Amino acid sequence: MADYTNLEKIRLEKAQQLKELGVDPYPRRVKRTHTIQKASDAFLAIEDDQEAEPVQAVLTGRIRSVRPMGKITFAHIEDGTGRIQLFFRADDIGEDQVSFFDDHYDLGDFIQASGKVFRTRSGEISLRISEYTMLAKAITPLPAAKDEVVDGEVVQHATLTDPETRYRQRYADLAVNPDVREVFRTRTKTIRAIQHFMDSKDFLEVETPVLQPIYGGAAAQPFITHHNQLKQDLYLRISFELYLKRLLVGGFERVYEIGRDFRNEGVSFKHNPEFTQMEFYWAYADYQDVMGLTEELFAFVVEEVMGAKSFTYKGQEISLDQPWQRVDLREGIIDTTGIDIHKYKTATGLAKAMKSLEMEFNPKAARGKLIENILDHYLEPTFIQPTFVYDYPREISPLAKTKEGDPNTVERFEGFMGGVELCNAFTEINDPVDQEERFLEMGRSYSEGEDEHHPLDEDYLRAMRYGMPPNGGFGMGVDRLVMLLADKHTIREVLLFPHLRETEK
RNA sequence: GGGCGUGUAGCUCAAUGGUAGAGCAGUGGCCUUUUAAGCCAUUGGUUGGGGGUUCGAGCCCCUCCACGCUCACCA
Repeated sequence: MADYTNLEKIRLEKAQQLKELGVDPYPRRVKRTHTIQKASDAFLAIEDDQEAEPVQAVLTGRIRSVRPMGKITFAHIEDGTGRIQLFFRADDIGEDQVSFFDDHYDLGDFIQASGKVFRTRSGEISLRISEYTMLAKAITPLPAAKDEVVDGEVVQHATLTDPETRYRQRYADLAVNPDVREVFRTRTKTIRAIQHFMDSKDFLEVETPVLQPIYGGAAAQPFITHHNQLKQDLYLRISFELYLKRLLVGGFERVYEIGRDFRNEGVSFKHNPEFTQMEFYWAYADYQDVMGLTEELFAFVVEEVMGAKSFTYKGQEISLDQPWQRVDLREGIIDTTGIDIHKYKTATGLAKAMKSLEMEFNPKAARGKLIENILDHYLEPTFIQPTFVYDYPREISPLAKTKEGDPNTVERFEGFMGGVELCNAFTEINDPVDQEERFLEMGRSYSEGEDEHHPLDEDYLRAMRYGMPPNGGFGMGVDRLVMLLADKHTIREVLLFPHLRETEK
C-alpha cells in the first residue's frame, strides 16, 4: 500500500466526499464538444459579429491554476491544444456551485466544463461556466508551484527541475514542462522525416529480428536472453547490418530499418543501453554515392523538422545549405597533429609518436584503435559544420571493402556535425571469401587479451555466397540527431524513459 | 570502474558546529472580472540511509545509496 503524504491524504478525502455525494470522481464517459484551441478559434471568428450566436462549448482539461475570490473563482485548464480560463460566478451557477468547486477541486484534477466562451474585462478569452464535473481526481500534487500566462506564453514559477525526478517520473515532467513535450514532438517529426525521405528514394522499410541467435554488425557486448521452450540462448541485436544485407541477396535493392539496438555497455550522456538506429543498404552504390544521399537526407530532415536549412546547437549555427566538408582521415590527422599514420604501420610505432606529442591514449590499444582515438579526441570536436571524414584503417572496419591498391585502407566515412559523430557508412564487402577472412582477422585481434569474443555468423557468409550485389551501407544514431535538432546535450533528454539505476525500495 | 560535486517540506531554495526557515502549494477565514490575485491566520521535516567525533551535527569524519559533471570504455 502506498505511503500517502499529508497532501495526498487530503485529496483522497476529497475524492471520498465526492463518492459519498454520489459523484464518481473517475467517471466512464466524457462529452467534449471542442478542444480549447477550437473553442478559442470559434469565438474569435464571431467576436465582432453582434448578431452571432455565442459559442457554447464543453471543454475538458487539467486544472493548472485556481484563483478563488469569494463569490467568483477563476481557474485555468490545459488540454492537448492549449489553455483557457474558466470563470465560475455565483450569479450564473449559485454560490453553492462556486464553493463546491473551491472545496473539492485541486490543481492537477481533470475537469469537464460547459459554458459560453467570452472575453473578460481584462481581455482574456474565458469560459463562463454553466456546468462542470470531475473527470479524474488527482491524488498526488503535480510537482509545480504555479504558472501564469504572459502575452500568451506560459511562465512557470519553480517547476520541476531535478533531473533524477524528471527522468524517473517522466509523466510528471511532461505534465508540467511543455518544452519537454515539444522535444518529443521533434523526435517523432525527425523519424517521420527520415521515413518520408527514404520512401521517396524507393527504399523499402523492413523489420528484422531483435532476438538473434548470433549477434554481429558492430563491436559491442550484447544482452543475453533465453528461449525456454527452444532451450536456446538468444541475443538482443547490437545492429541490423547483417540481416539487412541478407535482404540484398534476396533481391531487394534498397532497404532500411529504424529500430532499437541494445548494447550492454557503459551509460553516458551519449549512450543508453537501448537506442534507436537507422540503417540503409543500397545495391549498386558505393560510399561516394552514400555520401551524396546522406547530404540530401540531412538537408531534407532538417528542413522538415526545423522549417529552415539550418539550426542552432550549443549556440552555434549549423547550416545544411551546402555540400559537406570532406576530410581525408590521414590528411586530417596530419593537419591537426602532424602525425602521418601511413608512416607508422604498428601500434607501438604510432603510440611512440603520440607519446612524443603528449597525447593521451590507451597503451594496450591496437593501431586502428589509436587512430580512432586521435579522430575522436582531436578532430571530432572541431567538426561543427557538417563534415565527412573518409578512408579508414582496415582493422577497425571488418565489413568495409578496401580501397583499390591500398589493402590497409577501406572505403568508409563517418559524418559529423556540432562536434558529434552522427553516422557511419561504407562500401560493403560482398566477396564471401574476403568477408570470412576479415571476420577471422577480427576474431584474432579480439582474442589477444580482449574479453570480447566475436561469433562467426556462418549463415551470413552462406547468404553472401549466393551472390550479393555491390552495395553501400549506412548507419545513424537517431537519438543523437534528435539531440542536435532539439539542442539537448544529453541523450536522456531525448529518450522518453531513459535507463536509470534501480533504487532500493 | 576513477575523480569532482549534489541530496533539507509536495516544488524551488535558505540556514558560522548552537532552537531547521522562506516563497509557492496545502488548511481555516475575508473578498463578484482575477492573472504567480490580494489580505489575516495556520499545518507540514527521520535534513538520502547507517555509523562516528562532539556538551551539541543539516554542517566535521567513515560507510552505503541515488543523481549530475568528467575521465576511461564504446568496428
